[in-house]
Amino acid sequence: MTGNSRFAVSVHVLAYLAYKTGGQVTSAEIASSVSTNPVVIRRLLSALVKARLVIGHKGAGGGFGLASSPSNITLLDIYRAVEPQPDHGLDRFSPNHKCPVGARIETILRTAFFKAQTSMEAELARVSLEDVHQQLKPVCPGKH
Amino acid sequence: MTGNSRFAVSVHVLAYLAYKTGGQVTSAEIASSVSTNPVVIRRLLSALVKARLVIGHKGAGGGFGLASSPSNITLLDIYRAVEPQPDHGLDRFSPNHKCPVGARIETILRTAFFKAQTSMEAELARVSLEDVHQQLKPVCPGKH
DNA sequence: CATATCGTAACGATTGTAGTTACATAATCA
DNA sequence: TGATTATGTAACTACAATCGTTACGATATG
Repeated sequence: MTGNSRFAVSVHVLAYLAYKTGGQVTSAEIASSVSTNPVVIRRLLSALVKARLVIGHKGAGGGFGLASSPSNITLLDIYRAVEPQPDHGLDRFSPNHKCPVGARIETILRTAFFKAQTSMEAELARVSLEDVHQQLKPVCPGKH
Repeated sequence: MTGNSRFAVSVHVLAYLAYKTGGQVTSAEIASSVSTNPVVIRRLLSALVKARLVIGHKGAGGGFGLASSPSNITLLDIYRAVEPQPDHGLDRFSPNHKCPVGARIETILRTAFFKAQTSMEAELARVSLEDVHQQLKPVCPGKH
């Protein structure tokens, strides 16, 4: 399985929480919107709680809610909360250091990948959860 | 297995070809520099040939060489030649369209991912194989 | 024709993801 | 207090992708 859907699903989850402001939202309700199993949602929410983007409450009447205003949460915050460190294949890559090219290429690649990654993350940081929420609104005047 | 090392290895391969200008270079020789199996290298080279970055010759005395000058090849060219279309998990993602959030989130995500991807690719396009070659040189005055 | 080399199919081992079941833990409320 | 509701997380399975490897046909050279 290459690539995962954790980031996409997490944005969906947070967008849902932004959409359903006020009360607690259960993992089952979110799972229904995402079309998946509640455990999958709770696993992601576990990471989002650790990253302080979400607050969870156990027990009857429990559920989840945003930890801060949607305008204070960016896609980059979500990305970093749920995506493993991007390695671009570099940790699976151990060239022959006896070869001049093999000895140097790793550092060169690391630098190039870092710049590309940074550029991508800057773009994610430009979009807030509030932006996503706004794009959701026009077409969804009603409630779920 | 998440992520692949195709791009990293491919840059190494092309850097090696840039380094060994002149004659034909065999997949076995490249594999030795990368520390892998010649078939793995030939599989990548197959994609690089299709993308017109490399020219291959069969038979005795055969091998591979760059199809154009290193300054005419960017990391983005290599990236596009060997990486599958990035989906960011979106094709594994089919939310509940009966939910207002589920109905709209896909388009929103697609737009955001496209911008992030474009930004990353622009950064890759800024680096040429000649740049990589230059970074290789100072430390490697000798031959392999 | 003998040799060197590519091109590619096929297979297995490894790994990560997602879905599912199960159950302990914790909070609410009658 | 005890029933109920919900989270937290471990464990297991199914599945897909990558990589290394073997094998072998096709092709070019001399």
